[in-house]
Amino acid sequence: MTSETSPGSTRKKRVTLRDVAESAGVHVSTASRVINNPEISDQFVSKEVAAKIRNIADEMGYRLNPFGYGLRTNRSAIVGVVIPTLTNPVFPSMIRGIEHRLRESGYTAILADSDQNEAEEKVIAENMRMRSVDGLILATALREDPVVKDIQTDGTPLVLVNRTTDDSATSVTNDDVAGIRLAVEHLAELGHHSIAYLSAPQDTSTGLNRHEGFLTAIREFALDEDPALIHSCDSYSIQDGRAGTAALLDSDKDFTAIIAANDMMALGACEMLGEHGLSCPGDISVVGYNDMPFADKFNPPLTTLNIDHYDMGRRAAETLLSLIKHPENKVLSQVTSPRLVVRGSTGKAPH
Amino acid sequence: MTSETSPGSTRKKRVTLRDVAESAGVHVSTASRVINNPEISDQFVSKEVAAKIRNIADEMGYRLNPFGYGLRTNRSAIVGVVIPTLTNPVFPSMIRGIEHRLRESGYTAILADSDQNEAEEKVIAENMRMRSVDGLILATALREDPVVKDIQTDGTPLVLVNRTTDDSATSVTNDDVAGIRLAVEHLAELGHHSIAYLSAPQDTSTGLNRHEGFLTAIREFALDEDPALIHSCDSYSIQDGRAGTAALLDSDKDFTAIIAANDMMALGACEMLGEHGLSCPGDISVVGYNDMPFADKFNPPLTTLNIDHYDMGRRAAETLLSLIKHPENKVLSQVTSPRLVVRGSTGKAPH
DNA sequence: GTGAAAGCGCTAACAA
DNA sequence: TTGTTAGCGCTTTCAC
Repeated sequence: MTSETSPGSTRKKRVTLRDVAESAGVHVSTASRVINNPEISDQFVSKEVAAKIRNIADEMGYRLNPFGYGLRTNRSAIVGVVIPTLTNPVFPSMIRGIEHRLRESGYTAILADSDQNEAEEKVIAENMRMRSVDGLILATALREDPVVKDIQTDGTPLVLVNRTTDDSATSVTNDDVAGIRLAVEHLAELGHHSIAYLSAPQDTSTGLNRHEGFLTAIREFALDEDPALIHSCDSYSIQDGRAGTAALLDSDKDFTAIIAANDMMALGACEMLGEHGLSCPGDISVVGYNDMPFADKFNPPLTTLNIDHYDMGRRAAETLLSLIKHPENKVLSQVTSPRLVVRGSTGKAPH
Repeated sequence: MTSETSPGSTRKKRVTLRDVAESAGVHVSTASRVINNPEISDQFVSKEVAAKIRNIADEMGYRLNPFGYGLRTNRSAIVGVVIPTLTNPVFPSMIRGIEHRLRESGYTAILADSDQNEAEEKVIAENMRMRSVDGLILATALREDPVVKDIQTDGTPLVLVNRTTDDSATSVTNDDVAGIRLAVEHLAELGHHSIAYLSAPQDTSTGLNRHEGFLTAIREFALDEDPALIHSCDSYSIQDGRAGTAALLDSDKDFTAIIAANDMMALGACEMLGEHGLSCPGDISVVGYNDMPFADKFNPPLTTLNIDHYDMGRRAAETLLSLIKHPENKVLSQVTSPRLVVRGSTGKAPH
């Protein structure tokens, strides 16, 4: 916080409430009531005085000093937002939603990209609490997350988005089980019997739920239940999607479709199929998850499960705002429904 | 700023410097010297007392209160970042660079997405200055930009990134003229003589410079200089790239290549070519600008000019930080060099 | 309806 | 080397 600061800049001196009050010939406290407390002012300050103060404040270009206000009220109107990586374009969408909703209520977001680094997340969260944020939105939650626990015990309003923890927490998530079920159903209808699954890390709720959703759906549609058709990837990356697909291809298992735990992995899968001389969807169909921006521009355009990340961000912000207002209302979790988007990467099973 | 706030949450009371000082049996000012002023402390406070204070602060979990600090010093260690839209994935890259560099120096970024809306930019900039940011990074500059002017006269340290103004301003930009020259050179070497250009709004420096760069390069390589081969688009969007390409195709002009002012427009161009039954690069080659994430995954993979946006962000942050430290050093602008990345969307001219 | 006064947590000029 | 003091801008309780 002290930062690498040094000389105070040459900025113009700001107009303070005292300046305004003096110009208006009233006391600071009166000016305060009028300027930053409309409800109070309408009730207790005379129309004329209020109008005069407001005019003078405008003329002088008065702006509330957040330090004085914060010191007194302990409120910053700032919300901390932590995301795993800006590199996956679903997060920018989410952030837009968060940021736009917050701005509507006079809040702003401080943003940090943890680069998927758990240690860094700890530092970031600590940092944000030090800055007296009014609340936190985390898109980085693990199922067992010490950072989340910390924040919860400390009492800072918190909303998890996209992923959640095993223990209770206010969150906005997607129905991962339903999503994967849609994917399996779609492939089953296309005649696929052996579907491989690129599984994501099980320490995240999305990783776990999509995995379990896959197992359940395979059973429901009476498809090949072979553990060898499931490959566990180390991360939600293109690289790991490539590696996982290569491993699957190198095994002696036959399959005609791959479901990946997210679009990045699906993208890696498509690449690897091409490099093995296989066509998608001719030889093997691929389904992703997220419907990330540009998924429709890839080659082939990706069949995937759409999540409205902008909306998810908006809801998370909305929820946090209400939590800030009413800290007593504890859990207000919401689950959004995914939508199957069929594009070029899936087709009839061969034969 | 007052926001839609209400009841103060039930958060634990924070440990203050006074608490620490009392526990350590010293005066607050001594504690202040030790905790938030290492240079001073080593010089003026005894090793033992300093150590004791530090220990107690740790034990008690002391964290600097930014409001008290800010009120006193008028520093927030917060930097405002305004970008036109998170929807174009070059900006997330840039933000990562900015955010990472800032964090290294104990600063954090408050982020706002203006949604390409000029009025909103004004509001955002105003808002950020109200929050006493230590500096601003704008990726939204117009050649004539009242918001920039405002900030400059007010004296807040400011760095423009990607685009700059006609008047002087500290900025980190790309050499657009050189980039377009590389594109033209590349196409000329492939035997193209008639190259169309999808031009971007001339009220941005990038729009203007790329346009002029195109005119200059066409002349340098002695290619068809026909104003009808240039189409002015209304924005840097896929949609406008599509529309511009359609217009070009509907005219009676012949051309074998298109250069677009950015990748989004190039993407639109490729789409529209496909919809007209033309192959890219078979019939018409396409070059974009930015080398945005996933440009290599498109169909066809896009030939484009690479800008290292992460690095650009880092530099902008670095520059701003030095400007905050030394407000007297005025202009420190930097220009980075683009790099041609040849992929599948360009090929030999037909015939 | 309006003013007076206290104090939020911190730093810095000065005193000792 | 450490303590004293004042005050940054604001809200809020209490008094008038």
